[in-house]
Amino acid sequence: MKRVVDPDALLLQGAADPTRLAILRQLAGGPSVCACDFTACCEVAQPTVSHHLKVLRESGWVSSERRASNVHYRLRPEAVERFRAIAGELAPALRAPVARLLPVLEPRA
Amino acid sequence: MKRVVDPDALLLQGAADPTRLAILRQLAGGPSVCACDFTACCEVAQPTVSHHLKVLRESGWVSSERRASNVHYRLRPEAVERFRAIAGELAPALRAPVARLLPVLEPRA
DNA sequence: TGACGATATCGATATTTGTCAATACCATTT
DNA sequence: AAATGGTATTGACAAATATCGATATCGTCA
Repeated sequence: MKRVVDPDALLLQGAADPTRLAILRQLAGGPSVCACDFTACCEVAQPTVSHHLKVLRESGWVSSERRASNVHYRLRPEAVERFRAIAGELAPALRAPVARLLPVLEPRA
Repeated sequence: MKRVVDPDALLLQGAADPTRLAILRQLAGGPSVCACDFTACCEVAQPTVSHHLKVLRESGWVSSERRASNVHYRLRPEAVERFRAIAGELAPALRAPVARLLPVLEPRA
């Protein structure tokens, strides 16, 4: 694959895998999740989970923190916010009704 | 890579490439774009653009239509909407303030 | 300090992916 | 019908990716 330089594409690539998406969803369920709980949710071996967590870390999706002998992961709000921003950029057609409701925002468009 | 079965992961995978993301953004700029205009925006050869358009078609992002001798592509609103829904699922913490501002939208949430 | 549970890294492998040249296909025009 | 311009497909190849077993690292506890 082509070396991803666009940071937005890197972010999307981080979420573009069924295992990683499942991890992200589990992370969205609470403030933080122990790494040991991901092995249960996904049908992959422990090294594979660890690998995906690394990918998520390097693409900016999660941050990790040691707590006792376990490592807890949490979603980075900036990543989620950026993700939503991308979604917003791709939805001009869906934004149109809003523009009709708030014409003052685009006086000469 | 593991065969993607999760349709959401497939959708994200469709957007997780710098060239395809650029194509999607260009599509968001207007109602439809001629395939011949993508070759200019991205630094890739014509067959590569065609390949990416096929990936976007198969992942549900775009629909195509022949108009005269050209093929015009347009964003599928369902895809954009699904994308935003995924973003919403991943942002429970960011949804909270909105819920506070518009309590009438979620009376019993 | 040694054993143990949890997590990360290494090494190897099969599969997927992005890319392009060559070529085929399709609609229009001459 | 032949030529032309735009688009898709084929075939091939290098690079990236997902996966796992084995092993290393790290914190904790006896």
